[in-house]
Amino acid sequence: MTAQRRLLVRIIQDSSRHLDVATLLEIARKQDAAIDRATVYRTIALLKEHRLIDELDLMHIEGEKHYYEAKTSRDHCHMACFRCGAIMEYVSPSFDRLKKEMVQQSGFQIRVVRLEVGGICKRCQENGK
Amino acid sequence: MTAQRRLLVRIIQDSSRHLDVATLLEIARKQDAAIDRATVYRTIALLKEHRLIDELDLMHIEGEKHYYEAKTSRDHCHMACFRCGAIMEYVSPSFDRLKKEMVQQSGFQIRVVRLEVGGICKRCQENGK
DNA sequence: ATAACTGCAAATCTTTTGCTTACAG
DNA sequence: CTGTAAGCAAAAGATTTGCAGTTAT
Repeated sequence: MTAQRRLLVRIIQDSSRHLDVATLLEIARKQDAAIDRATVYRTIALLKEHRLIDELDLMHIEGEKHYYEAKTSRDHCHMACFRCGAIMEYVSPSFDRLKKEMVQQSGFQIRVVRLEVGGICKRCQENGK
Repeated sequence: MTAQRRLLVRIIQDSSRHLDVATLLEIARKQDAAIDRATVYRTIALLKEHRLIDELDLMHIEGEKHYYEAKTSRDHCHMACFRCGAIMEYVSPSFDRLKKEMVQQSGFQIRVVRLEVGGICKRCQENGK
């Protein structure tokens, strides 16, 4: 793995936010001004293949771009607030159970799971009254 | 509602497949050759707002485009096979339960839910041996 | 040497927008 | 009349690709 790729991986892993390509590129350029958009895309493709990162759509809350996060030990759901744009994560044993059930009942071999929810977060509901 | 919009709605409702915009346009043009891509997009935006259709990504199995389906009474999950491209639907009480749990625990008001899975379908696993 | 990686620019694909004309309430 | 819808063409946004030069094995 090259230095540029290591840099990109590190940024994704260290970030608490979900990064889109433009943001990832911007951050990376602070440490390596020469890094190119194409390299970012190519690295992401690799990381996806190796299942080191997950790709998110986040209900396309802000254009059609994708967001990325380092794979965690536990799959989780993303809830995107259409009003304030906040992204919340949700982990639950029920989600794990559902996945297991899907595999058992359909024989499908799961490689990626994406559960995304769009709506209005609690705060916005209260503020919007 | 105009005739063109009714036509588009009818096509989406009657289709057993999940339609992308290009396909939807192609089908619509057989009945109204003048219909424009922009009209399709504008109609889809309306139908989404009114929650008459759901937008799917289907793990971007074939480019970045979206797919659409008429909303059914029951939310369901889509499983996309990376090998043969098949899309399978999966309905389960566990899914309903998970949604309810999410609402209760987070106070989030859900407007759209999308559970998509990518992997290898049973048939392809067997054929691929 | 050989194969993989990179930057750059151009191409592609999908979706959105501005503007003018046409239609519906 | 007045507002909404439609067609057209151009723009915008995100991602991919070809190619020539570079680096790593």
